[in-house]
Parts: sequence; C-alpha cells; structure tokens
Amino acid sequence: MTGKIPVKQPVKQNARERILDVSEKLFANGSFASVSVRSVTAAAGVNLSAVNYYFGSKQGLFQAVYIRRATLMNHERLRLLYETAEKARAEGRDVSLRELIGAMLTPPIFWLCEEKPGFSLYIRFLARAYLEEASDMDHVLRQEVDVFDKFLPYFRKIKPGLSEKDIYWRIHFMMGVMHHTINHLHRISLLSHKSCKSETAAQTRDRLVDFCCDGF
Amino acid sequence: MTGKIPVKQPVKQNARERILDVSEKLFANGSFASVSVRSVTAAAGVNLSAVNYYFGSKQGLFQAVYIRRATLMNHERLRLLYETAEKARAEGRDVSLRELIGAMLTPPIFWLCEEKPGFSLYIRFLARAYLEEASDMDHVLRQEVDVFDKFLPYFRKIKPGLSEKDIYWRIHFMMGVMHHTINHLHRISLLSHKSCKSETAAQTRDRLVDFCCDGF
DNA sequence: TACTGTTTAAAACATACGTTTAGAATGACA
DNA sequence: TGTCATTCTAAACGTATGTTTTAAACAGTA
Repeated sequence: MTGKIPVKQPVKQNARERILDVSEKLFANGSFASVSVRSVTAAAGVNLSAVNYYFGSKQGLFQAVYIRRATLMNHERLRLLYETAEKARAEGRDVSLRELIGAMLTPPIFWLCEEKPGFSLYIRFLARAYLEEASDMDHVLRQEVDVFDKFLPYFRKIKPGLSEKDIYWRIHFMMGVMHHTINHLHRISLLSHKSCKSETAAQTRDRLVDFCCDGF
Repeated sequence: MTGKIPVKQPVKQNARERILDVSEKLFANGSFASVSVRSVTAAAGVNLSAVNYYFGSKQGLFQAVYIRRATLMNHERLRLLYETAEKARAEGRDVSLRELIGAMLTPPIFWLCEEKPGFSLYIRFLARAYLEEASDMDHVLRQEVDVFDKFLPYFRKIKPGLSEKDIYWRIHFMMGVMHHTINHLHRISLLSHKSCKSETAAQTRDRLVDFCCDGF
C-alpha cells in the first residue's frame, strides 16, 4: 500500500539457480523421462528456452543438478573420515568401525532429514539418478568409488580377516541400505502399519549405522 | 524345403503373453515414462493397438506385468517359511534367524540369477516399480507387507528383546540391501575395480543373508 | 548516447507420444 | 455354408515433447 518501497525482487535469485532448485525437486520425485522441460520452466517461472540456454539440453540440466552438490557431499564424507582418524590418533587408538561407517552415512542421512535445507531433495535425486541409464551415470559413480577407496585402508586395518573383495561387497550392501532408506522412508510407516512414526535424523542414522556395523 | 511340414507357428505364443514378456524386459531397464508403447509393440512384433486392446492402457500393461509374477514370488516365500518351520518343529528346535531371512531373500535372488529363466527380469522390474509413483504401487507393497506380517511372529520369538518397531525397521533395511543388490549388481565390479567377478546365485544369496543376519 | 554481450521472450518446428476408430482377418460352431 | 465373437491391422487424432529460431529487453561501458 505504501507503493514506494523498492522491492528489488528479493526472492528471485539467479534464473539458472532457480531452474536447478526446481529440477532437483522434480527429478527427485519422478524419472528423467517423466519430468518435462516445460514443467521445470513453468515451476521455476522462467521461459521455456532457458533450460537449453543455460544447460544446452535436458540431459545437461540433469547432470548439472547432480554436479552441483555431489562434490560437496563427498568432501564432507572425507572431512568426517579425516577428522575422526585424527581424533583417534590423538587418543592413541584405531578408528572404530562405527566411526568409519558413520562418516560414510552421516552426510546423506543428515541432509535427507533437512539438517541442511534443500539438500534432502538432492539425496532423493541422487538415489534415483543411479537408475537412469539415459544420464550416463558411470562417471558419477566413479567419484563415489574414489571416496570409498580412501576408506578402504581403514576397513582393512579394522577387519584384517576380510579380503578386499569382501569389503567391497559389504560397502555395496551398505549403500543399498542407505539408498533404500532414502527412497522409501515414507514406506516404513506402511510396512509397520503406522506404528513407526518418523524419527529424527540422528535416530535414523543410528539405526542405519547399527545395522551396517553388525552386517560388517 | 520340404514345404509340407505343418509348422504351426511354434515360437509365437499368445500375443498377450509376448507383450508381457517384452514389457517386463523393457520396464526392467527403463522407467515407465521412458518406455514407449510403440517400442513394446515393435519388439513384441504386434500391432500398436494391441497394448490398448489387451490391457486398456499403458498403465494397465505395467500393472499386468507386476501382477503376473508377484503372487507367485510371495507364495514361494511363504512356502519356504512354512517348510522351514515344519522342519525345525520336527527337529524340536526353533527356526533360526538365518532360515527366516533366507526364506525372504532366496526367491528374488535365485530368480535374479536365472535359476528360473525369465524371472530375473521381473526382479529388476519390481525394484524399479517401487520408484514409479505413476503406477500407484501402494497396493503392490501391501501384498508384500501381508507376507512380512506372517514372518513377524518368528522374528519375535528369535529376538524377544526387539520391539515390533525395531523389527520393522530391520526388515525395511533388509529389503533395501536386496533391492540395491538387484538393481546394481553389475556395479559391484566397478566399485571393486573389476576384482569382484560375478558369483553364483547361491554365493550372492549367502553374502546377502550373512550381511542381513548380522545386521539383525 | 551508442555499442556490446548477456539474458529473457514468444513463436514455431519437427517429432514422438498414448489412444481411438473403423474395418479386415480369423477361427469356432451352427 | 453362414454367423458371430474374437483377434489383428492400418490409419488417423489430438496432444505433448525437446529443441531451434528470431528478436526484444537489459545491463554495463566508453
């Protein structure tokens, strides 16, 4: 009503960034093919051609959504790993299995449960992206593999009885538990006939880490 | 060249069945939206309108693919459960955790590894179907939930210390390991830098059961 | 102001999609 | 044989898709 305050469009960030945010959300809930460029641009409030302008193609957009956060998550994993290793060293002991697995699982689970706003969508997006062959996701996995390789020596030290092959299989299984938990978190209530109410991020993480620790 | 033997179209089963087979394969490798009716009918060698003729719609086809095998798999799970329970009773002991989990995981894993030809595709299809919201898969899960409820008393007896909630969470995690293993079996070689060659169905099942047993 | 590169806008393009329709072929049975 | 329901075929319909094109609006700079 004052009619004079220079609003300066406070919400409207970069159009490019807005497209990424919206795509992240839509791709988290639907497959690559089921999300149309038009639905993205409409939800982002930009022109249809903006996607091709900024990302070249729909495919380019999909990969851009991935790239924006992947490196950050894997850095966070390594940060936790080295922080934990340093602490253990200071205390003159080995890193525990629990700490190792926690370092792998905490970033995605915490992000999922909205400790970092907006990132939870990325986690769901990521789990879905694994199934999209159209998006050429092998180099995506490669980045995760590199991170896991950094974890490997610690696992070997804790579990000298296991072969490298055994360890890889178990890491594989761990990722399975995690991705499934992320993708189907809402289904635990269906499975349990509504008796399992939603829990906090830390509780979920602990359940997950417990299960994976024992599995290892 | 004899030109007289009545060939009787030996390969060409029901067109309906052929469509289901082809759809199973295509939906196993791609999302609902990414698989076109035309690609299905072309691969099945039938007319375009056959899908709508037999199944009403693309959606109807998708659900038909699911229904064709779902009941069979869950029956097989229950059969293993009761068979195992009977054997244990005869031996005057409780069912072991290993047997319980084996009964849940053996049918899908064995089918995956082609012990029953053709069914492996269904397993991959199933894991993917969980992600398709378009296909209204809640009543699908409901059927699995009913099966798991049959398992619940046995779990409670073995693990009296666990709450019902704990058990549901662990079943949830188990399904996660299984689905991930099914969907990304080929990726274990990438993860392990090719050191993990493919194993037999029994070996894979054993690894999986081991991991889940310890997690429980 | 005039020039420049960047960003947004509207429209059109060519293709692919799921579905429908009208009719031909088929096979079983009278 | 003729009749009838079932199965298959070809063509078309209307719509939605990813992408391209052309030009206008904008912001910074000399």
